[in-house]
Amino acid sequence: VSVVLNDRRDSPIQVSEETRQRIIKAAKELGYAPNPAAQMLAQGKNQLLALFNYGENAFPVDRDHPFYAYMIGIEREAVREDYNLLLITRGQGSEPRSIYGTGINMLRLADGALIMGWRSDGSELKRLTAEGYPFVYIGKREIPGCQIDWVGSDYREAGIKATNHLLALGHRHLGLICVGPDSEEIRDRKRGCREALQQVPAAELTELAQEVLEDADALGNALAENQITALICGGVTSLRLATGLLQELFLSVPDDLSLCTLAFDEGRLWPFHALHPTYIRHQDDLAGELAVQMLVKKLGESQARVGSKQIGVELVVGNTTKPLEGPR
Amino acid sequence: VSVVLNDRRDSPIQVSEETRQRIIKAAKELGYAPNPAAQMLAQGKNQLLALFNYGENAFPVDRDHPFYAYMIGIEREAVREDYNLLLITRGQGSEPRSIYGTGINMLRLADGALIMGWRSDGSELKRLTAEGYPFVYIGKREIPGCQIDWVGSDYREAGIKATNHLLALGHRHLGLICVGPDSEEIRDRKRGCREALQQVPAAELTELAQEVLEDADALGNALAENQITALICGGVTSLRLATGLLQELFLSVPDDLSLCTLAFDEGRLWPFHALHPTYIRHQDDLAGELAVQMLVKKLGESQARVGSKQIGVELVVGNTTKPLEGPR
DNA sequence: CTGAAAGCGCTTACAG
DNA sequence: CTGAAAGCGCTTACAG
Repeated sequence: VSVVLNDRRDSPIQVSEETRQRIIKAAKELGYAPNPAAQMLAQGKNQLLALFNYGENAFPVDRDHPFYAYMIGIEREAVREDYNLLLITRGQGSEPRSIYGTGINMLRLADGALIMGWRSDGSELKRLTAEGYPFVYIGKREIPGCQIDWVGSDYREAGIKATNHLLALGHRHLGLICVGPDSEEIRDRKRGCREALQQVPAAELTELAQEVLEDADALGNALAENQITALICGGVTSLRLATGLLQELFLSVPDDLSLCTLAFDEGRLWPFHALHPTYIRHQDDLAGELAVQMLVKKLGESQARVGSKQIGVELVVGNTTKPLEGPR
Repeated sequence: VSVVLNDRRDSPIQVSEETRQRIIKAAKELGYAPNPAAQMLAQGKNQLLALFNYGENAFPVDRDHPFYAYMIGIEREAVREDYNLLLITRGQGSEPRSIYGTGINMLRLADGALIMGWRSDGSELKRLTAEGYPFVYIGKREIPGCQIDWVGSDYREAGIKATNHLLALGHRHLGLICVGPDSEEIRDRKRGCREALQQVPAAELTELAQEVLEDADALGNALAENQITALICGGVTSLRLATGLLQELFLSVPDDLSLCTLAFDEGRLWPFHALHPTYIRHQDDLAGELAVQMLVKKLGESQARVGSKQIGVELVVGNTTKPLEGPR
C-alpha cells in the first residue's frame, strides 16, 4: 500500500496494475490522508531548514533592513529544494537571542539552519560547529579558530566601486558615514573605500562619526571642516538621515554635494521622487538562494565544509553624483 | 526523562530536584533536542504554527504587499505564545498553490495554521474545516456554507472614512480606482465608499476601471469626463501608478486633484518627498497578532469557533487633499 | 520515584 | 507479488 500511494516506481516491490487501482480506489473512498509527521519519523529526515536570527525578527520591522532581501531568496530556493522553513521564535522573547538559551539546541528540530545577525555569539557558533550541526551563516562571519561557512554581499567591493566613481568624477575630499553597530560588513565597507582611495595620492577620505547624523549643524560643520564634496553613505539609514539634514542645511544634491550610497533598494522609488541615488546594487536575494544551496549540499555530503562565498555588486549611477567643478 | 524535559509539572510523576537537574545536565551535554515529528506523532502537538499563503511567498517580494505587515505581528505574537513558525514551502513550486496538492495535508505537521491569500480555493478550506483542522484566515474570507474564522482590516470603514473626508472638503465628484484581483476586500472598499456617498445626495462617485492606470491619456479623459476633483486610490499600487500618470499630465496634487489612498505605509516616506499622502492607516500587524491569539485559543479549546474580527482603521490627513475651491 | 512496554502512523527490509 | 514485523523518536499509562 505504501509503495502504491507514494508512487515508488524504483521500489523493489512490483505491484500489478489491478491491485494498484484497487488500493487507490480504497484510499479515496476512505478519505485517507497520510500523516506527514509519521512519514518524517519513518524516513528519518524532516525536510526542514531552521532560520535563526540573532539580530531581530525574521520579518524585520524595518523594511529597509538588509536581511529582508536575503529572506526572499531563501524562500525561493527552499521551494525549489523542497524544504519547509522553520522560523525559530520559541524562547526568543528576551535579549540576547540565544540558540542554546533554554539549554537545548533548538535548531535540531530542523535538518540544518541558516543563521544571521550581527550580534551573534561566537561561542554558540563554535559549539554548533563542534557538535557537527550543519549551518550556513548569512552575511560575512569570521571567527578565529573556527571555520564557518557563510555567504554574503561583498561590501569591500561596494566601497571600492563607490569610491572609484567619485574619484573619477574629480572629487578629492570624500566623506564616509556608516550607522549601526560595528560589524564585519561595516569594516569591509570602510576597508574598500580606503583601498580605492590609496590609488589616488592627492585624495582624502574622512570617516565621519555616526553622531553627526543626529544634528544638521554637526553634519554641516563636519562637511565644511573637511571640505567634503562627496559623501558616501554606508546604507539606506545613513542616506535617509543625511538627505533630511542636507535639506535643513539648504545644501542641494548633487550641486553642493555628491551623494552615493553603498546599499539601496530601488523598489522604494516613487514617480515623484526628484532624487535617484547613485548606489551600489547588491544581490542579497541571490545570496539567500546560494545559502540554501550550500546548506542542502552540506546536508547531502554529511557536513563537509562547502566554503564561503561573496556575491558581487555593481554601481548604478543616479542623479545624486556629478563631476566636481573646481573649488567651492 | 520526558516529564522533566517538557517541564510537565502537572504530571502524576514526581521527580526529585536532584534527578531533574541530572537529566537536564545530561541532555545539554548530549546536545539533545526533541524530534518535532516524533512529538507530533506521540502527543498530537508540537508547538508549531504553519503559515500558508495561497497568493505568493511568505516573504512578499513586493514590500508594499499588505501581507508583510501581518507577518510582523504574527511573528511577534508567536514569540509571546511560545510557538515556532513553519513556513510551508514544500510543493509550492507550481501554480496554483495548494494545501492538498501533493495528496497530503502538509499543514498537519503543525498544530494549526494561518492561511492567507486571495486566490484561495474555497473547496480546500471547506475540506480543512470538515477534517476539523484548526486554522485562522488572514484577511476577510467568507465562504457560503462554511463558517471560517478570519481576521482582517476593515476596508469598508476605510472607504467610508476616506469618502467622508473628501465630501467634508466640499468635493462632489469623486473617483475610485482599485487595482488587483477582485476580492472580498476590494469589494468592501467600494461598498464603504458608496455607503458614505449616499449620505450626500448631490455627490457622485465614479468607479474607474483599473485599465485607465495603464495610460496617462486614459486617466486624463476619465477624470475630465466625470469632472472628478478628488480621487480615491484603493492601495499603494494604484497610488503609485496614479501619481506617475498625473505628473505626465501636468496635473498637480492637490491643486488640480485631491488624492486619498485607502492603504499606505508611512515607513516609505523620505525626507525629500514633497507629497505626504492623505491615507487610511491600517493596523495589520495587530491583525496578525490577533490571528495568532485566536488560533492558539482554538487549539486550547479543541477547535471551537472563536469568531472573526475586523480591525479598525483611521484617517491620516496629509498634503494631497484640500478643500474644493469652486468650479474648475 | 523508576523501568519496561505499548502505541502514535508511517516505511522498509524480510519471509512466505 | 503479499503479509507480518521491526523500527523511526517520542509520550504516557502501567507495573514494580
